[in-house]
Amino acid sequence: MARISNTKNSTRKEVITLAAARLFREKGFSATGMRDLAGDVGVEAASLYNHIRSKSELLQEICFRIANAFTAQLNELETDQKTTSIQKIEAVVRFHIRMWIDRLDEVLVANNESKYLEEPYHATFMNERRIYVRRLEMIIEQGIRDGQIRIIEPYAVVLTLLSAVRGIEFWHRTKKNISAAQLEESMVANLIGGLKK
Amino acid sequence: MARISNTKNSTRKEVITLAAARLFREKGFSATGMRDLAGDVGVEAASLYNHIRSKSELLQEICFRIANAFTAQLNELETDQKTTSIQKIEAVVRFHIRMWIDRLDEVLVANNESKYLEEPYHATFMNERRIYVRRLEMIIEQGIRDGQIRIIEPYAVVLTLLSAVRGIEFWHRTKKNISAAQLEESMVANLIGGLKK
DNA sequence: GTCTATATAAGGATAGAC
DNA sequence: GTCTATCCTTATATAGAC
Repeated sequence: MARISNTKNSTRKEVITLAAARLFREKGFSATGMRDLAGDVGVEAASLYNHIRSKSELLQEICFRIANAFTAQLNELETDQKTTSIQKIEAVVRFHIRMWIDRLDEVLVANNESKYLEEPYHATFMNERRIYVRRLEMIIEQGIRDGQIRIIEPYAVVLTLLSAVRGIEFWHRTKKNISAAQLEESMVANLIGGLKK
Repeated sequence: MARISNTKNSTRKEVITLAAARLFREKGFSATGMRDLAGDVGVEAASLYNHIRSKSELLQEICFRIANAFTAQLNELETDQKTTSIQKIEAVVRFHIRMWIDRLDEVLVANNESKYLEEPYHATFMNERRIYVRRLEMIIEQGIRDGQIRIIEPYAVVLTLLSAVRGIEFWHRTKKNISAAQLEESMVANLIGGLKK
């Protein structure tokens, strides 16, 4: 099970961006100061501006990098004509789980702090999210038509699946009790197979 | 299906607290100014301090009111010895769904902004959450022992169930397409019964 | 590319008149 | 209980020396 990691080189800007992701996650975008960030990176606040344009730019970088990762995986998945709807949904859920496990800081920022994006970035981000949800809905609809998925509201299913994996945020604090693999299998079992024996 | 509403009288402080919940939800705790809040309530910022002690106190009020609501429901549920584990879990999930539908502002603040609680309130809040999760785990464990629930990691199940309902946040923006009742039934069906036909 | 110093704005909260 | 005026701190970002 390959860990999903950042493919970018460790440029100065990249170091700053990942430090920002961590701080934005822990303290929130608004409560994170450029002095906090500079301290973590090891420079004075003013020096940051030789590498980035603004605090907002860092948020944009983080949010769209994550949005693109999810969209790219879905694109790749949909080129495969042989998988069934259930298999596609399961693949999407597993990808989300791994992203929440491997890239928690960035994923949480994209989820919780994207509201601080300036226009037009915020509108673009929300629109991309809407389209992504719609594409997943269509996979569910296809599965219902094929008789593979029970008759259920596709929109509600997508909301449920995408939100369910957010529980991983809390798992990160108590990793010892259960492994990443166990977590993934249990979540998939619950979401695809239900609880009843 | 009774709507879950606030039982408190509409005192001045209550009006301020609910306005704060809405602002904290929309803009985040840190980005919400006392001048914003005062504007929504219809007074000057300084006047707020005749009713509240601080901005932090408002956050405490919101977070613990919600925590208490969830704990109270679970207490009530556990006094009933006749219900099965599956029925108890379903009742908890339905209660969460209705809280997310009926009291979105407060529930979102308790989820996303509780990290801004000052000590010792933050520690207390997190501890109460931990205990609540543990109590739900025990219901799952009982269901597994009874052969009613499939063999699955109880902790992962609880994280999944509690997070899944957070999708309701997005439903609030597009209510028209699907009713609250439909949403509730689809979510319960997915979480308890799974997706496969 | 990093620093010190600073401009400019906004934050929470208080004092004291009415 | 509400107001105006203000204290004090902190915020993002820039200017200009090195």
